[in-house]
Amino acid sequence: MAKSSRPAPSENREQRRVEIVRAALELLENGGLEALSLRRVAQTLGMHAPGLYWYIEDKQELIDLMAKAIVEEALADDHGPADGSGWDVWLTGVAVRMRHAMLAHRDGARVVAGAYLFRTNAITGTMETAIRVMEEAGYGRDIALHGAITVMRYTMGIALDDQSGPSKRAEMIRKRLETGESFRPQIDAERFPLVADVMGRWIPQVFVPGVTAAQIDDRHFRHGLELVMAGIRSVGGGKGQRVAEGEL
Amino acid sequence: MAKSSRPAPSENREQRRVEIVRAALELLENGGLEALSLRRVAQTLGMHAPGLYWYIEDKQELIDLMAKAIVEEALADDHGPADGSGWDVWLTGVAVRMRHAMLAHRDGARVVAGAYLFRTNAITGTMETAIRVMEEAGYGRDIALHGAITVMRYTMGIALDDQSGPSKRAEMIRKRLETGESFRPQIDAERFPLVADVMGRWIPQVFVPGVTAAQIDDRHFRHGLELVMAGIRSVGGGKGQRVAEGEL
DNA sequence: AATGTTCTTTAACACTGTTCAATTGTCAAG
DNA sequence: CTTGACAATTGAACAGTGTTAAAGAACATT
Repeated sequence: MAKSSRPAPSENREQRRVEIVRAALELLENGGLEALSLRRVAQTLGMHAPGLYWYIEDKQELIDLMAKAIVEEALADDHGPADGSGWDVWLTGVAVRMRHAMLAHRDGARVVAGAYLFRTNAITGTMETAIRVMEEAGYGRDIALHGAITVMRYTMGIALDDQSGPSKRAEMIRKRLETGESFRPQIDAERFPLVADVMGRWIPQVFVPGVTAAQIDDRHFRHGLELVMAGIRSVGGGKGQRVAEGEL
Repeated sequence: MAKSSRPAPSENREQRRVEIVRAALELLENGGLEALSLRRVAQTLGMHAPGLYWYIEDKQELIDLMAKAIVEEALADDHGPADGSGWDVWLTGVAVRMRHAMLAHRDGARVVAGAYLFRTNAITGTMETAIRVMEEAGYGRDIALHGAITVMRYTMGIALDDQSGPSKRAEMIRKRLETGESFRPQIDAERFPLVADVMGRWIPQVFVPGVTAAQIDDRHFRHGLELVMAGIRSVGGGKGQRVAEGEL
């Protein structure tokens, strides 16, 4: 197909890298993580797969860069809490934006989870801010970083789970529904009446077309997040009240 | 190699399935998730890859079954809190055992995260117990399930993260160290002095050979878990004090 | 005009999950 | 005994994967 027609050589390598990442993200949007192959990424850019290896060492590095791009959608232009607001509302906002950024991309959470965020310094800046802000609020340094990381991990765990339903699993479920394959209820109401009750009220909501999982689960997420924040508050710090450093 | 020598046909299909799962888990132990191919699983059992499809529909189903096996190591023979202890210490124990079960297998967390746990009813029983116990303690039904799921998701998020370091990433790091490739410090101490300080004290611990990640990170995990539990406590329930059902 | 550097391609390797038709082993019915 | 039916397995093949090695263009400098 696209045989000759060499694309105009980019100014520098770094710029081409972001083009590659953008192409990869676009591909992710259309076909999900399964469809993200180097050959396809290359084809989108009018080149062939091995050519990517001049810009990228691994497929893993591509994924790391994609994750960085996704995360930075949420974290760019963040320099700590706005005047007057505390570390907790700031950190909550960070988590919420991060979750939205992940859910905004198909399989976004899986991409971020599969990446090594510290390698690309995707979240290092935010962690730095978190420590600074929380130390000011009286938390110990280790506890501060640990708390912030805990929030991030929680956020990722939720997002992963959210997307494993609607995006990955729903396709299979829809297929089964179309082929008339009955799709036996996942929860056995006889053995697990309580779970079946709750899930019976949740699941139909989730599979209403047009309503994204993000909207449905936002309340759940914020609720759980509030749990984590409350926990952090209850354990360390409080204004002026420093926590012993060796505790962690 | 193993050409003829047909293995004695198993009594029933179900039994062979567990043999397949066991072979797959064994393979996981040796080579990690990357090494888990159907051809290799089949070879371990003295057969060829397509033969597996008589017992299994997908590779995904194999992974679901593996996840179930891993999770059940932690959840088998669990029938709620021992006499006298509260829901929180019980749920904490469940989370800790679950984390240990995942970390006990190489890439165990990735396997569990990639599986659909409710399909195999791997955790449904535990969730049922959680609701029952927490309702008795005065929590609303939805809040109970949501709290328990939150704990599980948190646990999985942490475990995923733990293993992405030691098991998956360490191999690459060790390779770089052997080839003398300097392995530049991941954290730029100039730009991120606070994070670098904390990580500088954490990372060396993590890469001490012979010390499993489980031992190192247990304190961190339990601490964060305590945060989540404290949050649940602070939000819902308390003895006799029922929470409005519609809130979730 | 020749050389070197920066990119890109072609060809190939060693895999992967999965499907399909053909084939075996086992056992009951005719 | 022979004939089917059925459970279980194989071989071959398909379409794809990440990745490497060598060859080849395009361009700038000497």
